[in-house]
Amino acid sequence: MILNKKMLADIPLFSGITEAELPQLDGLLKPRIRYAAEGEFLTYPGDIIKEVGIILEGKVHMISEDFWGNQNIIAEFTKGSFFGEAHSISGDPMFFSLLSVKQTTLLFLRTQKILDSSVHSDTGIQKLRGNLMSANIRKKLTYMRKADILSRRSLRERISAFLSEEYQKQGASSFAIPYDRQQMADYLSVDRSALSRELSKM
Amino acid sequence: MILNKKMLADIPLFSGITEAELPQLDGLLKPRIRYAAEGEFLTYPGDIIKEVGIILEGKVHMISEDFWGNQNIIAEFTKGSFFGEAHSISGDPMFFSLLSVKQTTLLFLRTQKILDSSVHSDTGIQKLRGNLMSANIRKKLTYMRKADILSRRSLRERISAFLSEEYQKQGASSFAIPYDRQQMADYLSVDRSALSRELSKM
DNA sequence: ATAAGTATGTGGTATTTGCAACGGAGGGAT
DNA sequence: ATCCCTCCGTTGCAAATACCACATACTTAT
Repeated sequence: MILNKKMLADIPLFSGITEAELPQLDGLLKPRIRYAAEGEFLTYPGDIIKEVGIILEGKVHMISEDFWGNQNIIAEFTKGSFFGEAHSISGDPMFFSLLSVKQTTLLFLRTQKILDSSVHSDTGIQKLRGNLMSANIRKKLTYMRKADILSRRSLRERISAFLSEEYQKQGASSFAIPYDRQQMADYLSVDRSALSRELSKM
Repeated sequence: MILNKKMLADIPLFSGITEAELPQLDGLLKPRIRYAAEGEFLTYPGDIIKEVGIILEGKVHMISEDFWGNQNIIAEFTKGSFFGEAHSISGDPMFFSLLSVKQTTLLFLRTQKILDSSVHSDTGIQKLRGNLMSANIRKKLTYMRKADILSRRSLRERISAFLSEEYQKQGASSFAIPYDRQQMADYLSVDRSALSRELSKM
């Protein structure tokens, strides 16, 4: 058996799951550990995967690349976060690469039994499903917000949509922007200096 | 009891659920029917909702609006699709409005028990969870793709990222673009004529 | 204290893109 | 055939913004 309480202590996907439930999960999920070196690609576009990857240590970037070689970092995963659940469950081919940008330790779990509603005798898998579902919902909201902001055509509109949503999220009349200028420019997909100029005009 | 087989026949969220399972679901989900007129808002930004809405008939737009009144249609829902599951489950305040753009009939279901893993004696709710999860995963992928494409800075990059992903999705060496020019321009959030110009240059 | 590094604003310029207007091709309807 | 409508490409122009270079303030390391 691979799964153990110590390894999973800081993994939100396993929160609420007791030690006693681990052996059953181990049988259903066929866990395996993988080590990846810095600069190593875990998957390539077009791959079809059957497992979700959980980061035990290190850092992985989700990168998409077009015909011309332009790269775009879609997401960054660090300890405790996971990736690939959507593609492994849906069976769709990946449209991005996964690149280890540090020495990384990963735990892979088969997703086949996770969605299978005929497996319901085990409460461990119930909790795992619930955790996966809430995590997935949060991720969906994140991408939805981002797509909404990026679909604004002008910089000023992007900024005000961004501030609007930040305001909604924080609920306070005064709120803080959690990014520095460069990060905010990256998030809005605009040039840093153009952002700076527009902000001073506003 | 409100739920019945006939009403739910074309609703993917209820696929695989038998008539015998409906009474239990009815008890857990507290279903209610609502009719909305054309132009009627179902929710406003900042609202906190507790139900998922399923469209039995009609059409609803998800609209976000910034300080300046610029509107953006994030998504369109028609018969059989549903909305609000993410916000009702996560408890986050909405950052968009939901507007009925036709005479619409809706079925609302409380989401509280759907995520609650202590409810597991009923196989109906298991199937519903599974259906909700796969639908959510698809939606997440959709928004992820869109965010990836829109984060490209130039029109040419957006087009090639779009074609790249369309190519991956369809897997064939020749593939069709499922939109007309105007729809493609809307999806890429660019001007139609600019898209046309760039395509002929390419 | 000095030096090096990082974050931010500003200015100039070239490029890109939005916007508006127009024309042609094709498809129905009468 | 004629009219009407939609879709699509084209063009000219103005506005927005990416790109590059540089200045300033602030932080950190030595």
